[in-house]
Amino acid sequence: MDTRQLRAFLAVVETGGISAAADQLGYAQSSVSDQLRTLERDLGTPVLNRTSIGTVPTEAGQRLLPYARRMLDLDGELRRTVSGRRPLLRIGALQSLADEWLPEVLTAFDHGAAGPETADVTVTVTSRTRLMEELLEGRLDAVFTLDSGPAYDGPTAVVGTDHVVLVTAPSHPLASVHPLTLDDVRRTEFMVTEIGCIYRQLFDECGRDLGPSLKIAMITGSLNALRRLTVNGRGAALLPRFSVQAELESGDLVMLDLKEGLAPLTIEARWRDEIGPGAAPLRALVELTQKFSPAAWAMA
Amino acid sequence: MDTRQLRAFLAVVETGGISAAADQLGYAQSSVSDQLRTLERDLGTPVLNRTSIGTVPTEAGQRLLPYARRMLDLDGELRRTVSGRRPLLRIGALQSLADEWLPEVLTAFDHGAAGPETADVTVTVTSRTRLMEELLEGRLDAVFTLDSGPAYDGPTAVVGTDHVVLVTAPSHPLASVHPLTLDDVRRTEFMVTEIGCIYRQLFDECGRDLGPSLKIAMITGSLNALRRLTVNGRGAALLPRFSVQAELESGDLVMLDLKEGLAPLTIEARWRDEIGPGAAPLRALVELTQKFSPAAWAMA
DNA sequence: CCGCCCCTATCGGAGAAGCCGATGGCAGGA
DNA sequence: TCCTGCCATCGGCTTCTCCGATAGGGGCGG
Repeated sequence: MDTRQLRAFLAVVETGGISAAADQLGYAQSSVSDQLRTLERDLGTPVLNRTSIGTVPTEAGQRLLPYARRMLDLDGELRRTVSGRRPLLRIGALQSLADEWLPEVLTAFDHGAAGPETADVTVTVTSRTRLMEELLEGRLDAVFTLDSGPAYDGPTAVVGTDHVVLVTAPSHPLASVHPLTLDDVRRTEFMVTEIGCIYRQLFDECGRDLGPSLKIAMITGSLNALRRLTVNGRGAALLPRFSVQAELESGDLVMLDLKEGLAPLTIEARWRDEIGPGAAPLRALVELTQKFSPAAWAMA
Repeated sequence: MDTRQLRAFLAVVETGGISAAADQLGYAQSSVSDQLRTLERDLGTPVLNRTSIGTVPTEAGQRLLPYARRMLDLDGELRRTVSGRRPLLRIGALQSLADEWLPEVLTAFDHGAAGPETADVTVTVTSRTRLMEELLEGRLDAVFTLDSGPAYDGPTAVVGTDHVVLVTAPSHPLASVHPLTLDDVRRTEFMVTEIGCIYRQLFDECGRDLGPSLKIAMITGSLNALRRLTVNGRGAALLPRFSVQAELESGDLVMLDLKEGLAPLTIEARWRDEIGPGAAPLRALVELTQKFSPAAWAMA
């Protein structure tokens, strides 16, 4: 068993063909073909179904897939550890958390706030669905998301709590209405992100609480666009408080004093519980994050 | 990176020398020397300090050690999974649990009592200290011990509860004393296992509860010896009830009706929380064990 | 229906690596 | 001092690895 063979197998599965994999890896096509033959001889079973238009993993190949990834992961971690470098933590987070909350945590972590444990950290920003996938497949060590998503039967911790706020630019008509009623809100035009986005889900859930069918004026692609449009007075938005903390402090946005129940939020950490040199710093990081709960942070 | 190299490295560390490792692996000494040179070239750093009387891992080698074991573990699990065999669960338990309790659980597990999840199971019997070591080093997937031992920050579940009982042969003088008082017990000569054994710890704890300094008449090497000696009327013993269940039922031993508090016991499961094909059957097995709590079992 | 194209397997050869037995250096103990 | 046990190195043989070239096979358009 050789990491080259596993790398070749992975490349073939990812590119969908032996020739493409050979290109990607810098081998001749025949070499990759040889490597796969060796691998299959070693395992005693074919792992790829070859066709004239490409290759598809067999059932055995699908079973091999996660192990191949794990082995290569382990190989990388091994080299890092043996050479004496700090362990690597692969963190994933939603855009908003990566923008507004993680930087402070990671800076503190880097300055030793989590104790003697240190690590190099990479941050991957993507959707919650993909975050969970990457965590399950072992390409991330920990992810930070909002609320509870689909089942994950690994370690989970609530990092902090926050809540949804209703914000507009100070110049927006709604900003000068006191006191604000639910009817005012229902007449307001909202801006939202696309369906599938976690912030859109938040909006929809709030909409159910605030009454039927809030008016949607505009659909934007990203949270950043949504925030900028709101600052420019183009409408109202329902967002997690921590994601507009900076704008609230600078006065670019105002928080409307709607007393009715706006959904509470939790920031959750999920991580792999693995034994290894990264385990201690990972736990230290998760514990540290809990000191950076947006609630605590907003008070400071 | 090649599993042969890792195997060679492990063998060298375990045997303490390259020549011995070559013997063990069936290679020539020069071949193992070559393999290590290749490994060190690949890793970019020496992993062994060679001396004229043997070999000792360098600091880098010590860091490599757990990874080498993990990689080889993973290699084995990979082959098992790819070839479509059932996953392998490596269970560890104390002698008494392996004798009196695990067999029933594993038989039920094998008969599908834990649902559709099945697995091949190996059972390793050793001391609690070693069980915990092997669990931490990834050579066991789950261990069953009595009470809580040293810290283990992985998943833990209480599998069942039991209690310590005072037993003698029916012919023993104490068996005919009714009612039994603490003074009677303190005058009795006990048989115990060696210091360090979990059953000796139980005895010592009970001794603290029952009063100062119970009389120790004989120290035996194993739980089985202790039990046989007790059956033969050589003295009294304090033991977990489940470990003498069979003798109590057959009448070879009698349980003395001491009303005072004899320490309650818990059987605990600790396991590795890893993602993989063995995870589901492992959880199923742990859940199944909880249905085989000795308390429930004794009632049946 | 035929040729074309893209895919993969196979072949032969050159180079590298693996393995072995033999040899030599080194250190500790009799 | 010699002897013994350890490891590294060397030369050889074998095996593996990789490559370029070639061959086979199935879709697809003409």
